[in-house]
Amino acid sequence: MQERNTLQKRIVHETLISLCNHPTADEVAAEVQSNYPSISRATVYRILNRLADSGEALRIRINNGADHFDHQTFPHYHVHCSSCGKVADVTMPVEELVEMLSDTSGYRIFGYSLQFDGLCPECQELSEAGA
Amino acid sequence: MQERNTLQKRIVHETLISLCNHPTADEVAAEVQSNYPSISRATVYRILNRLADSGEALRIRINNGADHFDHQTFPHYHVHCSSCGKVADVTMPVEELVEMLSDTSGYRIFGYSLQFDGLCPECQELSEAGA
DNA sequence: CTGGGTGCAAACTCTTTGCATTCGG
DNA sequence: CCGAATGCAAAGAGTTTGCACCCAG
Repeated sequence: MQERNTLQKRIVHETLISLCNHPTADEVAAEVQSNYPSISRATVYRILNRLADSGEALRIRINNGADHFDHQTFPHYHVHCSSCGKVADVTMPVEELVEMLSDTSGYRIFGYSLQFDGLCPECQELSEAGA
Repeated sequence: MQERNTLQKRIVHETLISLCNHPTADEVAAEVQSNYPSISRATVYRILNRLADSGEALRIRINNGADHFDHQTFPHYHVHCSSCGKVADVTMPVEELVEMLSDTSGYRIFGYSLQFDGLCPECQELSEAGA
């Protein structure tokens, strides 16, 4: 069936966009509820998951605690402060980046981790066979 | 105080190494307990966290579900199958990598995410002031 | 109308923690 | 000895889910 265009979905998406600092699902829910107390936390989680699945938002997993969401969908990276937990955007290409990042951002970089997402050969076969 | 060299720690570390496919903490615990039923799950979690903190292991956060651990500590990346959840290693440098990865591994890559970890300027000041 | 979306509350998963006990150095 | 590490069980954080109701198309 078609995906519906509900008020809740619009509000959650707009709230995600307004909270530009990579909020957690919980932070989005809190902000949504401060303006629309009747919208339930479960709905916010459901909508954020749908946004992430459909590519309208990014889910960022930090090495500790809850998932963060990012309304920016173009390819970019993130710097995470292991002390205060702050997450900031990075748009430069990789590799020498660590050094540049240290110089320009003032962050002291300990390390980084890269994760690719895709389908392994076996699962591609399965999905092709099934479809 | 000194960190002690307990039997449990050795067993957990060895088990992590033997499970070469990026097991979750839970999988490590299950494997440990199948050989040493008296070792508690909490201890396995505590030891894995210590290993990750001290740099003797890596914690990998996948976009869904539990944390995975990797006994390989040299810098490398990971390919994650969004269908079966399998995690594989990648040791080439980044960027054109996505293309090479598609060609050589047979994975169909949807995207990737890079995360840097470090201390933001504010937290560096705080820790310098405190120390 | 109809079934996708919602609200609520309970359930669930993964992980951490308090406390008494054990044991490595 | 002594306190770091353990085992247990209970709590905690974050997230998902079953079900009845509601409303967008």
